Amino acid sequence: MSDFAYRLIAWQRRHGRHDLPWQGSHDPYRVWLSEIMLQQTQVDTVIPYYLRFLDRFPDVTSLAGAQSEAVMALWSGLGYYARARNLHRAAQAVVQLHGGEFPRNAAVLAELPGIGRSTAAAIAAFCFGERAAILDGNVKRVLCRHFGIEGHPDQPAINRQLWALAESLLPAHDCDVYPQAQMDLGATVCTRTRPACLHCPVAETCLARREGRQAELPTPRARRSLPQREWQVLLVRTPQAVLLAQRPPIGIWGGLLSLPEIAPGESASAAALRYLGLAGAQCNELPPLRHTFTHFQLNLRPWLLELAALPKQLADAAGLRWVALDTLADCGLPAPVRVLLDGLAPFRLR
DNA sequence: CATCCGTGGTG
DNA sequence: TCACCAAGGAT
Repeated sequence: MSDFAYRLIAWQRRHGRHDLPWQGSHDPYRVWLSEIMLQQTQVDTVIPYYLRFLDRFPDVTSLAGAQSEAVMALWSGLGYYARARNLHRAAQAVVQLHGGEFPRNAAVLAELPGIGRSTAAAIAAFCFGERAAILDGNVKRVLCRHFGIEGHPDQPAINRQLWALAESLLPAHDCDVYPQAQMDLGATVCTRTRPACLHCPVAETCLARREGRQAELPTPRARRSLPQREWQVLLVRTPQAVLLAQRPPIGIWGGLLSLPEIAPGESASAAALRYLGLAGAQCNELPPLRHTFTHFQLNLRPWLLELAALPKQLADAAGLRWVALDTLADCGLPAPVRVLLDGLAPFRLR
């Protein structure tokens, strides 16, 4: 009934983005990989990761057969590591349950791990022309402004309203262009701050613009102060290697390699005794690093223990592993751990 | 349904 | 320095 979608589609053809690395292909593997990487992550951040990943794993079969650690290493630094674990599992499901071919509709795509309603719709629309609604951050912002929707988009009632609205606005044709049009409009015109309303194809009917409320919509979420967490770690190294610990598969940094933790209330030397069987080890405190997550703030306090050579034995029960310094680039490490290891001065014995 | 899950850009 | 949040999904 409204020509909202067709205005966006016409705008997309002339002014949208057409040169992103994952565009120009209807290969569902490439589209899927880009959609997962782009979840909660901006285009400029994703591009180098996407190219590296595609180079290493060019198709779903190669990804399905990969080692989990290789997948995590390529994801290292992107965040939300459950995406990488689900990506790997989904690739294996595509090979084992679907004969190596991606399902060709959104409903079945959404059964794969890591693919929710919006991502399934995007893949189905881009690759197979399905008439399916997406609802990502861009679409939410555009709809809230254009239709003057009050309340934070993450509130369940608002979210339901937005999905219904998104469905009702779907075009009858060019279903593969429309999702891209929405994303491009949100990313380049209807931006969070200072939207370029003069270039907007639906400015005439936009409620927020008519009332000058672009800065008020969508309603910002209520802010709350971030909890603080202390995290002490042991940085044990020899001239050639550093001691890393595999993190459990679930929870923060799940599946990544990290540093052995010093338990709350435990001293660094006590941790060295526990992990390495070394009594009276001399540990030196390094400058703390602050790392901010969405939901808490981490105060990382590393303790350095330098050894001349690898100890004879090592308690391996906790998933501990010596990793050569020159192979750290191939490891899946949390961002602050990589910062810490990259910043270490060259080893020298005192 | 509320909470958890990363990182980097931006003002 | 700091608040805010981006191509969301799983539990």
